[in-house]
Amino acid sequence: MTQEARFSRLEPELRKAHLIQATLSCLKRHGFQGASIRKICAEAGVSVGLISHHYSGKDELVAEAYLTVTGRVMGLLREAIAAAAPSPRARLSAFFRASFSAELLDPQLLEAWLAFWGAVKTAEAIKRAHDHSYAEYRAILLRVLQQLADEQGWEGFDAGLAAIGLSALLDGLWLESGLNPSTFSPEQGVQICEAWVDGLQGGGYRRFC
Amino acid sequence: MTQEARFSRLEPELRKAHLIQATLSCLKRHGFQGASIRKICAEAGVSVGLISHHYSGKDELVAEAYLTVTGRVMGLLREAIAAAAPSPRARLSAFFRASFSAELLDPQLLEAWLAFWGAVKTAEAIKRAHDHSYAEYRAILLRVLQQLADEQGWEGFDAGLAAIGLSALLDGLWLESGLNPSTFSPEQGVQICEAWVDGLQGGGYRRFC
DNA sequence: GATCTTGCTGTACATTCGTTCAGAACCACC
DNA sequence: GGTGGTTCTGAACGAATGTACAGCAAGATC
Repeated sequence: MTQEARFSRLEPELRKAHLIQATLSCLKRHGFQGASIRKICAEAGVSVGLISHHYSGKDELVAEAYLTVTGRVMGLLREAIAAAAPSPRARLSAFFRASFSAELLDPQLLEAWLAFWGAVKTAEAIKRAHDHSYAEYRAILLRVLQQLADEQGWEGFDAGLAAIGLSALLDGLWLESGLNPSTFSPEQGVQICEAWVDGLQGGGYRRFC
Repeated sequence: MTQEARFSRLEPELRKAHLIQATLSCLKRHGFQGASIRKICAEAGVSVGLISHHYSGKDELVAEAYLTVTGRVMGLLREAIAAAAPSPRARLSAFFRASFSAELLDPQLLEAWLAFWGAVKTAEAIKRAHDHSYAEYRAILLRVLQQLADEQGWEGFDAGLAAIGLSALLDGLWLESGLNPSTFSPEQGVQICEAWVDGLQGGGYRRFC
């Protein structure tokens, strides 16, 4: 009789992708504490030893999962900006709408994000992942804000500092939405961000000059 | 010869206060993962069994530590507002300066805060502590923003929503400062918040009507 | 100074954790 | 159809986790 294969070999890249997906599933379900090697491997349907074979350790796997999530988020945000009308204001609005889309506001995704943040100080690989992705995030905002400044003719506008402010506003809303989704609706989130830009254009920009 | 007492009994309230302080020390040093029963007890100089005697479990202790920290923070912020000139704008400025004071921006304190946030979803007691303290935090901002709206004569201004926005901005700055203190200086943090109020007064408030 | 309440100790227990490693087994290749 | 290389398994390890509990002992009370 034919012996069924007990496991199937995969290309390292493919296997790693599966492991990362399993890691994200566990993080979403149980937070950082619930993402243990054993649970991740059970989710992926592999044995516990496999992680050491593909990664130097758990931290590296979690860091790669972090980068995967941030890559996906950045992609969505970039797409939203690219699909919007070319004016800076329209691009910002598209960015806000994308930020508060169901996929990004998914409480489970934010659950994973909180887990990442909570591990930034303890795992060096995760800190690097954060620094990298946060810099990328701000760079996107910086470019759009700089366009807005050019269009409006703001002299000496510090778009970098404004980008820090706007990203903080978005992160803060994102954070609170994750901790307690009933605090405000996605539409209100967009509204709050639009108000920030309104305010910037209404004179708030002068503080950044 | 005189036998030295092996331990000293304390009033429950006093002992609990000590345990909470020890918990905070551990959280600041090692994050949520490093705040184990054994480390907390070692820090407090008591045996591991004592926690079960005073609390239903670890979660309850951490939740009380959370409430202690938030109470301290609220106290500082209230003091700052009370000590400021009575105008809404001056009160907000005082609030911002207090928010970015060295004591509150202490990366170790934020380390503890991240640990709390990371546990909100897994521990019910900690979620309650968060909901309570966050509501209190927003209430402080709401009152000042309402004063500002009254002073400026903004009709139908939704101070609650604006308070959510401002608290998100503050939390986001606070968060990023904790994750990477080199991103911006405390002065820049105040600057970003002042710009938000400038913008609100410059026309951003209309979005909240 | 005996008694009693109760704050407190510290061992024990059952889990769970991340990592290791010798060897099994899959599958492409010759 | 063997062979080789590499993916993958799974038991084992030591360390660490939170909680339970039987009993010690401190210190107020009488």
